Amino acid sequence: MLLTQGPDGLPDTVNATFDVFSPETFTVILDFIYSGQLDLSSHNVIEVMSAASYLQMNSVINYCKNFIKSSLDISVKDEDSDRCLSLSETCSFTSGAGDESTEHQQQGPRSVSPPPALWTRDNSRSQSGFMGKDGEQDVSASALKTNPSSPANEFSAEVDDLQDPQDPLYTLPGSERRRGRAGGNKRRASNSTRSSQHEDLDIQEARTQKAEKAEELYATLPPIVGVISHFNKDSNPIMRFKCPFCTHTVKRKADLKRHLRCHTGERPYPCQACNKRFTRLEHLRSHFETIHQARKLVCRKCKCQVTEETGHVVCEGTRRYRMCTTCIQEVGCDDIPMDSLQAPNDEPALLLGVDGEEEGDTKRNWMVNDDDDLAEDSGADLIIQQVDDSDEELS
DNA sequence: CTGGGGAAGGGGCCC
DNA sequence: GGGGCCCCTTCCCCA
Repeated sequence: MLLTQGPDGLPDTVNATFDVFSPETFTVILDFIYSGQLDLSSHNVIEVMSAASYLQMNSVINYCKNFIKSSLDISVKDEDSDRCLSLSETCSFTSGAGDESTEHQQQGPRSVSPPPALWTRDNSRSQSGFMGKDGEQDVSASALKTNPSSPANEFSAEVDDLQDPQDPLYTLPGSERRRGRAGGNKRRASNSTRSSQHEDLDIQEARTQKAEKAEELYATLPPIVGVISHFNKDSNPIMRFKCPFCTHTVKRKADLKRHLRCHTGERPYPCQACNKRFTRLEHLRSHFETIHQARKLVCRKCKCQVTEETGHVVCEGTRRYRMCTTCIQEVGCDDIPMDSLQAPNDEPALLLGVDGEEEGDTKRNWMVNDDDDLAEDSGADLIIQQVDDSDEELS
């Protein structure tokens, strides 16, 4: 626009200048144009974004926004500044050694604990997700765009590959709930009709492969490093264990092991009733009791409190919940498909090893049970199957 | 469009 | 170190 119109609107007298930003800033942008790498730091991001705005480089603006957003997320998440690393060195936008040492010095107390081996740019895993949760994926995604050959991308691809969205054992952190809840139950219901022996075999094979990949991932993990969180009143250092994937630190190694599952996507605890998988046994138990055992003594319709005697158990596919007598009568049997009504003593779908459907199936298994039937129903027992990829023996 | 509720995920910590 | 409980947050569905 500058060259075709000129700032004064007279094409013959174009005099475009870039006085609004420094040569250093323009160097950053020019490097980005040629290399795809945007060397952002906490010191230049504002000016780079300003220059990008002037130059109408929306992609650069977006990268700057993400960088700033990342900085803000870090500030919120890691209020304990000694556990936080400097922004510029963690962000995968930067391409070279640049002012790393400067960053170290300027961040001062913020970079007390991170061991250098973990927080250098050469360590791909330490860069890949420093914000945790959604934020870290944002950065990884941004890094992918910005620097396709960066080590961070190598790991992002590795994790993405590990967390095959089609694989129930390994799911992308954060994606499970989207898949599971964005109509997940209903989708599962429709998909279940396609289940077959071949698919089961494929799933088994995929699980084996993914388990091997998880093992590889664990095997290539940087060493778990204890970092000094702070000092107690006796000036003794308080050690914490730092996640090699993000900035999270925990007091115990066992907690770190648990935390790592949110990075690896490992879900060793499958629900026998619906095949949904969980990272923790307690989550599986909670899910099973809530969804498949109707343990909540609350009427699903009117939310009133019921007892085990007054709360009739309604089965919908593998899902069970309770309804009070009044609501049962209000709903009436007419609203329940007659062809799927089952006598209380019939085996519910839960017991038949139905693959994942809950509600929404065209042939819903509706039934109303007395509470005693639930108690006697072997399907109400939580059966946890052992999985190959876990050392934990489940009972 | 919005707020409430349910379900799930994750962290801290006790046993 | 594992199991489990409690709590909080996030996301999705639904009225």
